[in-house]
Amino acid sequence: MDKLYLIDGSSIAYRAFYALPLLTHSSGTPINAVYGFSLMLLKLLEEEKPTHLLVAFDASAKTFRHADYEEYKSTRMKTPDELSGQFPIIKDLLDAFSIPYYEVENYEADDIIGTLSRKAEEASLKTRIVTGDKDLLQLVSERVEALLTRKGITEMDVYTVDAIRDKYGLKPEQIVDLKGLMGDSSDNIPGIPGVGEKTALKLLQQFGSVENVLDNADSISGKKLQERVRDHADQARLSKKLATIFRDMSIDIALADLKYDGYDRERLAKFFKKWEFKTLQERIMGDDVTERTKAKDILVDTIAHASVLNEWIDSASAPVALYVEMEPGPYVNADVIGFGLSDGTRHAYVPFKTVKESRTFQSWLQDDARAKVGYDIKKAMVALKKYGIQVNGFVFDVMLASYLLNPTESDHALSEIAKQQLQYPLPHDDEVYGKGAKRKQLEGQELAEHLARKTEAMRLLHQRLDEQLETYGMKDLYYRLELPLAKILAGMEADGVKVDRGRLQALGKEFEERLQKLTEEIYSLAGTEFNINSPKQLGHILFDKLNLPVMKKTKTGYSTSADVLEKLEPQHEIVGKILLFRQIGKLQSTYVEGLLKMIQQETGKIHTIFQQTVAATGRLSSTDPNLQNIPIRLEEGRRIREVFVPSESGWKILAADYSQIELRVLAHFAQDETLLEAFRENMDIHTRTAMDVFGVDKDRVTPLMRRQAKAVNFGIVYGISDYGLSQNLNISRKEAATFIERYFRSFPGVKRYMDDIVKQAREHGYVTTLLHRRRYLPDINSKNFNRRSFAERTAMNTPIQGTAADIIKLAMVKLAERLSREGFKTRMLLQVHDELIFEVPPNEVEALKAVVTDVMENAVELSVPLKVDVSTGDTWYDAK
DNA sequence: CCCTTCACG
DNA sequence: ACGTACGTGAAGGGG
Repeated sequence: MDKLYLIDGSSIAYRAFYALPLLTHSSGTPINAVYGFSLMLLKLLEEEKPTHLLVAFDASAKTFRHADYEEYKSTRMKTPDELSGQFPIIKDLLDAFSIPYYEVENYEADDIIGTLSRKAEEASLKTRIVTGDKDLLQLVSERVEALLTRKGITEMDVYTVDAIRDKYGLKPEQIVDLKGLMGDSSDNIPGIPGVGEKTALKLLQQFGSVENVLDNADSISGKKLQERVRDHADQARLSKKLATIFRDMSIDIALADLKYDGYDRERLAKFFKKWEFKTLQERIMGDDVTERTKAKDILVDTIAHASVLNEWIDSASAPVALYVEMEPGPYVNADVIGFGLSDGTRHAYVPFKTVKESRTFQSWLQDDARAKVGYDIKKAMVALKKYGIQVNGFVFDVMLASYLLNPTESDHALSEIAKQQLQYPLPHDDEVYGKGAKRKQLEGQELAEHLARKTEAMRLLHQRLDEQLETYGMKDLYYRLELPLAKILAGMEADGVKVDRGRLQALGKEFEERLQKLTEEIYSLAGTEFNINSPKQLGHILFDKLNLPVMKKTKTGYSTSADVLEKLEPQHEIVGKILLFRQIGKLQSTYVEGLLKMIQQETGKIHTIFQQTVAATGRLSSTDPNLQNIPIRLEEGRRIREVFVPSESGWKILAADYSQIELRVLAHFAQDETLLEAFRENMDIHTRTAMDVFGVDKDRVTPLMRRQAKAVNFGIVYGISDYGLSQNLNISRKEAATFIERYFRSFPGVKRYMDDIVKQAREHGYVTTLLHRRRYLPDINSKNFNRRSFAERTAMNTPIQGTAADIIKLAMVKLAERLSREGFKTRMLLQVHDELIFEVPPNEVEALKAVVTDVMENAVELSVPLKVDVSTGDTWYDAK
């Protein structure tokens, strides 16, 4: 919508001059009116956003009005020198703003404004007049409004037809009649002596105009007043004429000439600098300014004003690349510094301050229909949640795409992806920021340019990586699994898990006492004090001092690992104590102390980070802290789980885990009759394996046989080797080989599958999962036995582990959708590879059990059923 | 910064 | 003969 602003330059200059103290430039030149004028213009541009603009000035002391009335304005004091000297500077200011100004010999600014506003009305253009002079209210109409300075220079009131009626009870065109009757001492317009505002308004209420008042002088109440009106009839007519703005000048200006396209920041800043308007200079050029700099071949604007940002985002072409810059480290509480934006043609850096000021931008962020391309969108979403900002509409995450295309790559730094995919010269963050202690946050121009190149690269990568996902048949996996999952994980990370700090501290105290006692006992048995945590010192004590037999060595010396110590346990009392010290020490340092450090002070919660681009098989991992390896196998450690509690009183913890998901996946892939049957009949799989491997009836399976069968099953999933199995079961390699041979004789389908998958890997160079996740195995044809063997085991393991990961991820996406659709208050808290942990209000427990079981068991359809076990409790420990 | 150890699936 | 179980992350020691 076009809006014309006509500024009464002379009036505003006077206003500014008298409203502000007489500020001077260091040379002594008075500059206050220029300063006030500048303030008014900046505010006007920011708040009103004129599309067309003109400043009108009075041209000279003499005007056509003097021909009618020589005394016009004659009582007015001469313009003070301090002000008149500022007019040329104000015109320089307007030049710096690129705002046109206009003055015409013999006419006043009012007449120019009157003429142009009439033209604008005829062209149906909305007009606002900016002035300090009430006379101009006569120009107000349906399409013309006036902004009248109220106090100071930047506060203005809007006068519409309605506002004028409310205030004076007059139509705008009656303002001249008012002046005709009451006069105007400042312009030396006489009016009718003895008639002031009150009387004039009363007369106009009754008669409507000067002419009518004069014609009906007889009907005026009050003898004296009648007389005055009659005596000064001509003077009243003249006064009205003088007050009437001339709206029909021949002016050689088309409205199109008044189109305003904004100012050149540098030019205006130069002007402000020259006149020492430091704050104004900073306001437009300092850190809160749109500053254009150049990063290599691209230009980047630093947007510091919400209004500029609003326009930018309103006119952006989708999708917009969005990079959220924040402080390093675990990001749940990281401060956001700013945003990099790119829509393909324009690049912008937006300090977070500006983001917070712009509601338009925030609703853009929230709008699912406004497409955004991100890099590590989970991180961005979690970091912004802290500020109550929700981001929707991410249609692509460069990091996630890179991970799917190359899951074995450990580093998905944007610079690396850009370099490999595009040969795009983007410096690595470590290069730009420095590493570790040397790291420093970039600021200003440097940061803006770095982000501009990032967002530029992101947009280019969006195109390219999307094509590759298509080529490899991974679009569904990407758009329907990983991308939606990122948002779900963001929610889980942001929600966090409540921890009972007191309980954890109590456990810590208990462990501390036990460690103290064990330490003393160990020192006493060793006959000396040493660092039990140092494998080197411990090895020295055990193998040199106590002369225990050396079972295994490491690159650096004696091995003191648990499996070695377990074998030595009967030989010396100290060994058992060391094993226990290790066990308790691990609980103390990693779990008690480690977790305490991660509890957020205010909320008592822990917010892990789920790594979605780390595990080569497609699994998630968990860091800061790792909540996927909380102890369970030994009772002492398991008690750590007591400290994980619901975040709302009365709620429960619910755990749902897949039963034997990897072996079920194996049964599906291998199509082995025996295995398929075992799962279809819902048998205890390890017992069943023992029956087949050892050739005995169910009743004859001993606990040892079941334990060994279980180890064989694990071995199968890992890509079995006799050596590995022998180590695990502490048996000879030959015995292990016999187990494996018997297993494959019992499950020939599994044998065939393992041979096939390795063969496939050799032929294609990669293996895939159920949902087409892909892992390359470059070493599969290596001449190096080690590397080749490793690749072969990976070929056997990855489709199984990866498919299990696909399944639970898909279940998470489907679950989140269903819980939200059905209005559950339940929150998904954690994923631990084959199980999901929730906190749930008591009244939802039963319904959740049903929904979770349904969704998890039916996430995909395999040749065997998927089975889920659900349990609940007041803590994670109790949900067993 | 690497190594060893150990927690989980 | 080779010399390893698959996938992770954190802590502590020591150079």
